[in-house]
Amino acid sequence: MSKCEQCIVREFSSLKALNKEELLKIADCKSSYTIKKGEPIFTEGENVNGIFCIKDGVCKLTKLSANGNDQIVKLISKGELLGQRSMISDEPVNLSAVALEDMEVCFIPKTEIMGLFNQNNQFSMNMMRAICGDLKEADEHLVTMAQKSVKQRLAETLVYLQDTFGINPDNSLKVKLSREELAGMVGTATESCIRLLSEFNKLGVIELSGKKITITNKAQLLKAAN
Amino acid sequence: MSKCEQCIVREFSSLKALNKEELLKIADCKSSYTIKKGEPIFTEGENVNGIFCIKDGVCKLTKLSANGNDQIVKLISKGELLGQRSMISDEPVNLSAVALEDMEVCFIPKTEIMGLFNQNNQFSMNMMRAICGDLKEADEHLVTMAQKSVKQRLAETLVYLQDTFGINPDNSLKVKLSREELAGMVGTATESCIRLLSEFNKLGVIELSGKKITITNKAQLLKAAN
DNA sequence: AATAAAATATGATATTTGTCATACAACTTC
DNA sequence: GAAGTTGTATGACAAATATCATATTTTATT
Repeated sequence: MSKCEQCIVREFSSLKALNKEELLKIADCKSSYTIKKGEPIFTEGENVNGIFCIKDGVCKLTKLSANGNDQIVKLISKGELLGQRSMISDEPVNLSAVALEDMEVCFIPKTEIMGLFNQNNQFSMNMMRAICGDLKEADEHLVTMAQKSVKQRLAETLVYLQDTFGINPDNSLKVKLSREELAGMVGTATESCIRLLSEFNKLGVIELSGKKITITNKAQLLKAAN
Repeated sequence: MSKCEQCIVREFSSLKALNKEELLKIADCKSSYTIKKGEPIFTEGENVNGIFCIKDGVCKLTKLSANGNDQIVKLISKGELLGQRSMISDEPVNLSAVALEDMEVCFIPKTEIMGLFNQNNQFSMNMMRAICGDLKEADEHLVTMAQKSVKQRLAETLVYLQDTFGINPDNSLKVKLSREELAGMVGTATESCIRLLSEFNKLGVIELSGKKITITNKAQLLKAAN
């Protein structure tokens, strides 16, 4: 069992408020998992009863819509927590989490976290602030979905992916999403997504090479979307 | 200054965890306001530094989109709190709140609430749970915006308004929204909203009479939207 | 009550987006 | 390496939605 105390990623989440003693206690009751690309961490409707701490890798949070499409609500990566919402509300999870690449995650049971909420006020405030941040983000995302065109949303999504997850040595986007997944982020049909990528490609603002997407002119890409 | 202890609406929010003593302290530092229909409680970007408790009336939470449209993110009514998100994050508010009818609200300053977070764990847990509920709602709303047609969204919005805010003696929706506001909830152009209302009216599933909207056949309305 | 202003309604039309069909490319699997 | 499977690409078309113009109704103002 690895020591939480020496885990760097805890510094990036609400867990940073915990002291040595508390971390030792967590290390004692946590379990570690390896999740292969494409595998779920949890699925909509499941009872999770704890939170996951992402040690490495990226996953998508999706919700199945009535029309059968998987809408990607958010991407979560190294250092972030998963499952707080449902743990605190004491409800099944409302979203599915599926690995986009091989992942390392730790699971901390609910009882442990709840105990910490009681004894460490800084920790609960951190958690509250993080959830408030998620809520703000969700509201902004909502307005984007409601008010912007598919073309704008696609362009902004591409820029978001680059700014958030970075690029490979060849400048292509690091996170690899299928066209279907990209469409699921943007909230459009896969064919429409492909068509618009083609269009951006022809305009010379992005470059397509197999699954690889490279933004060659960020400013122009955003401009072209308007 | 009225007594929070005797205010019924506090029973409907996180404030219900507070004891007599704590309520007396709040009553002592709160301020009460009357907000006329159409007036703002606060505006996007403002520093609020506290929370509002809605004693009576309904308001809309809106966000101005880049295209100049006001998207209505949520409606808030009697018994609910307002401004927690920005208070906890220690940021300006990200949404505007505007009264849809005459309102009675109380303002409780941030220092007071923060003090209560420290001394009353049940209160902070209530608040956290409420915000988690908002987050879940926002995610679901987001998926609806991304995946459903305008017609579906309008039908669901009408049903939501009826189920949440009730009907007048003549069966018309109690909350009164202009066509523009309704379009702002649905996330569409005002003309499209009007056109679809017309269509529902011709189908006989709703009835229009001036600004009044009456759902005459809820099941059929939802069915017609698919 | 008369007038102006705002909100609602509807037609005509352009644009956006989705759907279905099909082609082609890339990747597995045997 | 052939056959099948999956993912990507594109055309043709239909449906949904936005936009602009204008009429009509409602509400506010004098």
